[in-house]
Amino acid sequence: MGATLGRRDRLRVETAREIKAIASKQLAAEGAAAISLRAIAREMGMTAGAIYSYYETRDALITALVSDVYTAFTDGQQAALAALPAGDVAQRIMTFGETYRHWAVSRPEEFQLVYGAPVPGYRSPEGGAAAAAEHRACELFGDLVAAAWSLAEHPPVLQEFTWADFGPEFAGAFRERHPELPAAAAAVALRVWGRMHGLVSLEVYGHLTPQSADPTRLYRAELLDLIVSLGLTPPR
Amino acid sequence: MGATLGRRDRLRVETAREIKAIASKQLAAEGAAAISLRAIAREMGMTAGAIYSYYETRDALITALVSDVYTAFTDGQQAALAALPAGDVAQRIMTFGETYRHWAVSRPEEFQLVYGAPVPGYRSPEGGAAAAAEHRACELFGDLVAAAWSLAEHPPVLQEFTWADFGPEFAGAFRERHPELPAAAAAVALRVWGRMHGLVSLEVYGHLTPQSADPTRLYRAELLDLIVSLGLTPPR
DNA sequence: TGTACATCAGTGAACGCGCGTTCACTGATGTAC
DNA sequence: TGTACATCAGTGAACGCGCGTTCACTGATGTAC
Repeated sequence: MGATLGRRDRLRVETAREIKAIASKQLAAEGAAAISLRAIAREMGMTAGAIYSYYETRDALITALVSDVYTAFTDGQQAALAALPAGDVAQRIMTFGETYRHWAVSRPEEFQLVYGAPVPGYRSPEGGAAAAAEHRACELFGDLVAAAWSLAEHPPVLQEFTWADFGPEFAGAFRERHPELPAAAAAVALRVWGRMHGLVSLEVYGHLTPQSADPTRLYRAELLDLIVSLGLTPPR
Repeated sequence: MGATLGRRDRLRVETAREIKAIASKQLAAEGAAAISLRAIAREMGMTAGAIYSYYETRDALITALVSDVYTAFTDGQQAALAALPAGDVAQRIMTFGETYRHWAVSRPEEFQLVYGAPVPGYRSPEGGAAAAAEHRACELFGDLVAAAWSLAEHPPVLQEFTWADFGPEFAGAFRERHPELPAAAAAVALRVWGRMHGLVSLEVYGHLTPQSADPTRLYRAELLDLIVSLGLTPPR
């Protein structure tokens, strides 16, 4: 590792990156369904077949793209949160939500690639870089909700949860990271994710625009209500 | 109207219906992207060109399908609500949510057709039957939230709303139907829609299954919390 | 009831398009002596 | 520094696929007298 790459190897890496960059441009311009090896090759002035020395298959390229999108998203979230005091959990949740929406609205095709219908004919592989990148995003979010849970008073329980209500992998990861929290906290984490996702998903797919003239304000109201229902004091 | 149709006309109507039914079957089996005029014709033992005496274009067929999906969804909701006492608003909201999820989970392709990415290359027309069907679903839901608003005590306002925050068409329809309600109630309606949509959307697109072993229970918890935050007493 | 005509559902072939993937090959770039 | 060889990125052509849409036509079904 860290071995200096020869000229050839550097070009190889560079070309692979360029292929992915053009795919990403196509994604942004026309949506995931429009990503095509032939179109990429055309734009690069190459033959379609040449792509196959860089990516084994079209699906492999898309998987790489998904992984990148997750990573960029999580990096953005981390940067946004880093600017805030660690103790102000309400503000951090607010910011997380607003960053989530901003990302989705400004890059709807990326959002759809990751959270929407997969590309026609595309099956996402188990494990691998994409799964790892998703896991990292999930952890960041879990930490946030866990912090909220630890701070807040909890309302009377309306629905019981045990660890058996969750997938073993998720439950394991969550418990290892937050050993002091009960299963109900995991349920809250997933629910909060759902709440942040709902309006954003409607908006991205065009179901909010005719109704709401100011989705930012609407979403802010939802986040404030969410924070209150977590037992926290809303910021400002 | 009501004129008896000749044999030919009845066959025409029947064939048009069959085309749509096969399209619907393809939708359910392979997703919206797989709906193809040629495949439909093949299955009917017809030539691809023959479809064009029934639907002007592939998009017209899909529009008809969207309209049908909305109508079936709303009919199902109305039937489910009709079985409940009109006064038990909390229970009605609960049922609406559970019917929403059940529909989405049991017919994910229909859900995606309507609430997800449109078919590649498909542009939904303004107005028309599909828009009317969507409007009807929206009204049913609006009535429910309006009833909840009228019954409940409201928490301190964290975010102000005026009618200018909404699209003129939506605001107009909502105010005409519920003249006594403020703009904040319209905001709540959209937010509640978002809340019902969030977890369901995650689940349909496969982002909940690895984490939650029991999405029904999780969703129920979300609905109970939603009802509480509307200021209503949860059922049971 | 029978004939002449009009309607029109469905045919079959074509147009032009784009796609992913494979494979024998060329020719420039690198390496070893 | 110069020659002989190996590597390997990229070519070009093909395979086989499916799609939406158009159009001149056939032949059965209906209608009018």
